[in-house]
Amino acid sequence: MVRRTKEEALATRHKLLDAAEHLFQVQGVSRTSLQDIARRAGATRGAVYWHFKDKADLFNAMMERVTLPLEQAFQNKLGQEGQTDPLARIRGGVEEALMRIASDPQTRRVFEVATHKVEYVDELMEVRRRHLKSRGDFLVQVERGLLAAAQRHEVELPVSAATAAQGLHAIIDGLIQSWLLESADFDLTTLGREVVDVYLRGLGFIRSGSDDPNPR
Amino acid sequence: MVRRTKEEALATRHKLLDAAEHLFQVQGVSRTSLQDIARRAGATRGAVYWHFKDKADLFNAMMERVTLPLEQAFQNKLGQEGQTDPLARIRGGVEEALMRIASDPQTRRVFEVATHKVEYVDELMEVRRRHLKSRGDFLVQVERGLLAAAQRHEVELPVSAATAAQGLHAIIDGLIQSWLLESADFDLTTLGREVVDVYLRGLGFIRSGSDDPNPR
DNA sequence: TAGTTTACATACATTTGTGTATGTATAAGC
DNA sequence: GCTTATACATACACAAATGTATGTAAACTA
Repeated sequence: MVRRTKEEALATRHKLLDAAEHLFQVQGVSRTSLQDIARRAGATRGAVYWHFKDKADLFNAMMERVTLPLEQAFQNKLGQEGQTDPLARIRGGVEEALMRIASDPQTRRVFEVATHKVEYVDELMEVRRRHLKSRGDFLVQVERGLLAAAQRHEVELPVSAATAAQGLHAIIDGLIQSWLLESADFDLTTLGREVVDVYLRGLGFIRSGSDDPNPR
Repeated sequence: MVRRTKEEALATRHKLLDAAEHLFQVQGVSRTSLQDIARRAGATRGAVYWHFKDKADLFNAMMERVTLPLEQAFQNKLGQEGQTDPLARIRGGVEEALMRIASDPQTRRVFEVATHKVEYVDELMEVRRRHLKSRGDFLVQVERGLLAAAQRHEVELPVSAATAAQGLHAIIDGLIQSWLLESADFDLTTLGREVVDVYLRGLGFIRSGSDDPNPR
């Protein structure tokens, strides 16, 4: 056996994760064996069991590789208090997240796996926790942002900021879900912008179609 | 073996589907064996293979038993052209669907299975087709309703009716998804009504919080 | 440079699920 | 009342996946 250097080991680790991504997407998680993954990565199950404890561990590693940077980017976009208009920050954050999913094939693959190609059960429950956490983070950030935006634009929200934030999350989650189901049906970024603006208008922010604060 | 009468046979069929519902919900579809299902139903795999071709066939039967009546009820609610206000019909239809999912445990179970406990893949792709079809039906009905409502209430939609309908679907889908993930987080019916009204307000329908056309 | 650990590959044992074939008592049809 | 098809239960054969145990050459370390 050719013992690999540390770099090479890390490379095979990524190859394994890449292979898992693809196979999970087309076959689903449960129908993909560690044998399949190893074969596609040009390795054996020995390599898999060396790098990961079991399939759930590998799955979680695959998820983290994509979601960690994504969530961090989103948080950075939303978290910067002060300077920019909070409403613009919300719109920008949403737009960037949607664009990322729509344009980056790896992000899309992983989201598709997490949404339609895995069962939220037992050891894989981690994906549920992740989902709930990202939802929770989104809610607190957006709620705060909406309150600030309401004050700044002098509008009175028709519902509580918490409710408004939950609605916004539902919209984004629903759009992504539908788009992952059949991405040919619509353009995620475009539709997302339109629908979010309608919703923000319903919250009282955008008065007419003409005074779009972020025109194209 | 005690040969059963036709009624008894139909009863065991339903017992099998009931057992599948429960087991799919807690273990996921792929981790539930036909053995498990038969055992919980007080039968053997022989009974399963008599009533169903394989697991996918059983799964689809389980889905149809709940979704067919539900979709029909929703269609009836939305489909009745004429008499009632189209806007009220949309709001009513949405509310009834959400209430049904939130209050009927069987409906909730099946939705949870379809949303988080099955992989959209291979033979089970039928669930994807079903999802897409129900989405499509919803879109045409709601688009038509929104156009009629816009005319009736003399409002000019800020986006196309098709876009507006897609947004509404995303909201409902997203709400259901989040609620199934953690139903303790919010009341589905209440939040649904609030968020949908915000969205309809954004479409131009509801001017202020006071002139709610369907007050409680 | 000798020893140790790494990064796998290979081999093995065990479990588990599936599909099908076969058996059978009895309800249903005539 | 005889026959036949029904509604299962039982038994069998096969495949496939998992976890672990063991082997090993080369990279790393002292």
